[in-house]
Amino acid sequence: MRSKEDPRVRKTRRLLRDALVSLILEKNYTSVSIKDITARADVAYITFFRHFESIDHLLMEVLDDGLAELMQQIEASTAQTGTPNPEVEGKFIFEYIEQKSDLFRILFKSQSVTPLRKKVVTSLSAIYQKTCSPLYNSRSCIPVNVASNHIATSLLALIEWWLDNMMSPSASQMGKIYKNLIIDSTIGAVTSS
Amino acid sequence: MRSKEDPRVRKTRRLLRDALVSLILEKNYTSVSIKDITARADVAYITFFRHFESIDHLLMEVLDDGLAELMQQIEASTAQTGTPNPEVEGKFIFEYIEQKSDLFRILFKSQSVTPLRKKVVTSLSAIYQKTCSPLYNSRSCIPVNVASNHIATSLLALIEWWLDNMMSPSASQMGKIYKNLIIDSTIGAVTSS
DNA sequence: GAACATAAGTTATTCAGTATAACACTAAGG
DNA sequence: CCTTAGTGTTATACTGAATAACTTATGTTC
Repeated sequence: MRSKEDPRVRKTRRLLRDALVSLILEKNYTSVSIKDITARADVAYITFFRHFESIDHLLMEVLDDGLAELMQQIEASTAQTGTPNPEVEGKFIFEYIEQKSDLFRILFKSQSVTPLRKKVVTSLSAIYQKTCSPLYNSRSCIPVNVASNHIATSLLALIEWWLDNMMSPSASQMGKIYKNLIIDSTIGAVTSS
Repeated sequence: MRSKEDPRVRKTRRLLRDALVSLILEKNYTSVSIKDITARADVAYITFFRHFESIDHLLMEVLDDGLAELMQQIEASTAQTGTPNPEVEGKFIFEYIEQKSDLFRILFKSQSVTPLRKKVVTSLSAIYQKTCSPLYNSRSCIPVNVASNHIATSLLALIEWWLDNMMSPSASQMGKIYKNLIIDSTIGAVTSS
């Protein structure tokens, strides 16, 4: 029924996506050209333009699909009443990242060039806003959106650090760090001050 | 004595720097070309290459000079015994940013394309490592470099949020947020857990 | 399975930006 | 003043982005 049903289209898009992923993992995102991608995908140059506006758009599709699952998982675990167990939640997050580490390396390698990082921050921030809002104290000098933005950016920074550090502390250790350094300390700052 | 002493060189470099700054402020960093820069600077195209390898290198020079002062200021105030007054320190930081907001807008607009953000994070992280190390508790599950990285990235994220929010809470308010949300909560997490 | 529709391949062309070379011009400093 | 070094002018090569016209291949439908 859908336009995407054509198997030729699905095949071509998959080839282009896979080609971009493998290219980013082996060199700078900025130095990947459309010609590189189509050559790697074994597809005609012009075919790229029949499917995507730009490399950024192709990348966006790759990451949107890949991150959607993680977002859902974070949202599901934080949506429960008042952040039930941030440590376990954090463990799951880092285990998920461990599984799909390639995808996240790509995110940080290219986070760079696109408005993509801001997009991810906005999505994450919206999720954590639900965690922060009920705890909000009207005397607090910290606005809710500052707190949720802080959690979102800190989580991304922690993930990036972990990947750069070859995922050295275990996922469950990172879960503890996530709980203590990001969640609990932010909640503490919002409720107390 | 130095090679830079030639007034013609100093003038040309200054013209190129100013041109880049004004161009980034009025359009996307990525869409600024060398031709744009030399046209704005009223300088021959080839002259650019006689001074800089690339636009990134030119930008690096602009930001290095501009951020050096802030770094010194942060370092000076954190170097005192055990973070004497983070709130005042934070106020100074945000007042400084207010003064040179153009420079910081450029940093975040282009943070993007270059390995520049990582460089700034590394510098800041090294400064805050001195604050964190003495407080470090051997039972803590949070490594010192994770804590200092957390402070550095959180500060940058907070600055970026502030600029995006048109510098709406005052610099002194931001100083309080900096103290409560970033410094105190990180110290709390490192010493307690 | 023949006819049609649509995707993909081929080839050529235009355009913008990077990068360099050769040579003429002009300002700085001994 | 005269050498040195920086700058301007012009020309050129190269790469990647983007599009057009046309042909070939592959699904879908009757």
